[in-house]
Amino acid sequence: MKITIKDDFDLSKIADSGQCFRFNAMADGYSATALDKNLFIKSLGNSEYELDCSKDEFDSFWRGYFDLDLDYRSLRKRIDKEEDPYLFAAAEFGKGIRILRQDPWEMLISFIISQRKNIPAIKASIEKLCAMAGDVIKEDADGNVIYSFPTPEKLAELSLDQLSACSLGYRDKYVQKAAIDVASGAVDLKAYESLDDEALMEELLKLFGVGVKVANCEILFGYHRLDAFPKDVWINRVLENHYPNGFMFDKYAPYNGIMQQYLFFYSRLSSI
DNA sequence: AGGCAGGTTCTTA
DNA sequence: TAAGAACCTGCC
Repeated sequence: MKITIKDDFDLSKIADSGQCFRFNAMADGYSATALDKNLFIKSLGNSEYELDCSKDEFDSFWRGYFDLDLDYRSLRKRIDKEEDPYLFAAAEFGKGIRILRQDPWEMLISFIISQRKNIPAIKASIEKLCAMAGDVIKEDADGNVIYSFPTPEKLAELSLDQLSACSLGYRDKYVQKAAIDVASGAVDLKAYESLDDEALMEELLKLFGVGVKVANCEILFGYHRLDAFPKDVWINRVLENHYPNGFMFDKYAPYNGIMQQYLFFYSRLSSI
């Protein structure tokens, strides 16, 4: 089907934004995989996009996934060029990034794996996990098999050796514990949706292998709470170098997470 | 060859 | 409570 998107929307920036690990340039478009769904999407120019899904699937899933009901352009307008020149430049540079609505389970495992790894290494580990414990969804445009993200039950069945074979390193035991606890129901990620921000953070920090940074990524990308502001080495560098008097969290609330994405993307790719 | 990559846990004082 | 070390692995 074909859609028109008038708001900020840039597939290449989203793919490169570091929030998603199964969103890749493929043939003349992009392949996005979320849990057991895969979408091939390509730009036709003129704000038009071709998607290989039905209208029903788009309305029930992908529209939400791309967060198309939120007006990013108007949020960007909140940034004052004189008052906050660095963020203004970052937002211009990162215009088109959106915060995807991704699944809490998939994000939890993905960001546990992310610690002390670079993005290509994170992606490689996740793909190995999916091939080992996921189901075949389909073949992509390049003839590669696309696997679903493993369910908690499937992942919980893997041995430590099998997990280790996915290049998880010392994180293998974190992933295994999370899978076992979610599969058993000891940790109920769905129920966490009803918690307030503070209680949600508290619960996530109880998980083995989850510290403040990973918990914030889970809150922002897995629970789509757009005020969460994960601080990694890149963001800390930005705050140190460009915000000696502090970042204006009050001004941008409750959308600090979107601003974080602009800062992150800008600091990584512009090398300033 | 040694250091580091989107951190967290464990140990020690 | 707060630093410092240790941790898998792959890639400069």
